[in-house]
Amino acid sequence: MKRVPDSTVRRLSLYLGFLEELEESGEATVSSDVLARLGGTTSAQVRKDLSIFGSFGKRGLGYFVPELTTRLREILGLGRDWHVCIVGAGKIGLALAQYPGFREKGFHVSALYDASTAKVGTRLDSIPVRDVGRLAADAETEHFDIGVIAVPAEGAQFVADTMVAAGIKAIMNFAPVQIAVPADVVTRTVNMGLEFEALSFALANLSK
Amino acid sequence: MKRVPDSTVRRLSLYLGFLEELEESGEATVSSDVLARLGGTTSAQVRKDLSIFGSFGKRGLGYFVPELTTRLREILGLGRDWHVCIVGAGKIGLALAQYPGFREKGFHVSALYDASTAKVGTRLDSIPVRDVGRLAADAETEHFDIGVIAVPAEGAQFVADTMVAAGIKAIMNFAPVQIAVPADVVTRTVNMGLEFEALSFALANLSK
DNA sequence: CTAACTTTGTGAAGAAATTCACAAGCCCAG
DNA sequence: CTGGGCTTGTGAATTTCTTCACAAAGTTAG
Repeated sequence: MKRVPDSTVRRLSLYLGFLEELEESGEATVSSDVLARLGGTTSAQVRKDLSIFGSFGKRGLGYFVPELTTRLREILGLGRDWHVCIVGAGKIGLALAQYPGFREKGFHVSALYDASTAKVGTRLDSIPVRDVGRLAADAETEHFDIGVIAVPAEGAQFVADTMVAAGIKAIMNFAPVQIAVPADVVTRTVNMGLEFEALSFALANLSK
Repeated sequence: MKRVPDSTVRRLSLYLGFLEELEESGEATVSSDVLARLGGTTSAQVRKDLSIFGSFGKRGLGYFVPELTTRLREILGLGRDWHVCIVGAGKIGLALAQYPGFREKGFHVSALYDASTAKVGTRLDSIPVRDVGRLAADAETEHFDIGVIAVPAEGAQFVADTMVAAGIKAIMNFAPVQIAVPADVVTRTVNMGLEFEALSFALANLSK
């Protein structure tokens, strides 16, 4: 398939969000122009984004909301449940595990891992907290699609290596460091520090 | 000044992180090639990124670590303290207010705001929790550089409007919705759902 | 001091993403 | 059934970002 720009994937997610709202409010169709306004982009951009995957609209009318919603879910791989394991039962790890919107989207947290003996053995909303050393062994019986790294910077690469060894192909990294993985493993790093520094930059250069 | 791509700002933040580590480990100089390797980019990219702001290197040698560190901090506006107010004393708001790395970078949380009467009046590590209705009035006496939106989707636009009315020019939005603001206000939205959906997309299209 | 080597800074080339602009298709009113 | 009005889908133009490639400048060894 044609290469899909990362920016397009982000926008498709956005569009999907709007479509779900539109569906809720009973709209039957929506035009690229309306989606563009909601998403802060242009109608041509919306159409180009969608055209990568096919032509879903009807000229003179727009897109059928339920149909496009379904198609976008398919495209984004949201039709199914993804099994997620989280390493690091600290603030971020626990918040993620408990966040209801997360499960609603099909991301099912099947286990939490931590290195602290105090936390291991406890449970959080029926999710067991296990020793991180068991991750590789557990992965043999339980399948994990996505691994979340929610440990401090120092431990991130080690956790990533463990996940890779356990056969996990997609990693979401919340530690503020780059992690190295083989080419067939996808990673995304969410680094809040970077976001704030971008704001700082914007503020420092407002008038220039 | 020449327009600075968003991607460049992100990379500068990354480089700064590496430089801080290099400084700690006592490296005197660093080449664009080393920075590129650490940041997963190319040496030409590193040099282009820096060249927007001037020429800081020495041919045949590279960049002096302490000097480049200082320059990047200046460029990113990290030489000073930014006053931050957070609206929403829920999980995200509290986590952010307590995160030590945040203050170390110069982001000083001066107040938390919430709508719940149960939370208003309490304190968190000496940070007062106040009623959100007071934000505009407080902004007259206290100066806020950055406003953080850490409320559910429904309340986000209202909070943004309040912040804009209070004269805040930079907003970090953690609510999973787009917010509309005047052109002279900078916003960044951190939407974890989008990140996970991007992983989902990658997984669903791995072999294609 | 010289020659071989390293590394920057930057125009020019190339690639990628966005925007333009319009033919083609579909709806709807009369 | 016809004509005016919308809206899509998409090549082409444009803009933006990245990579190439090399002269210029500095370093280091002998």
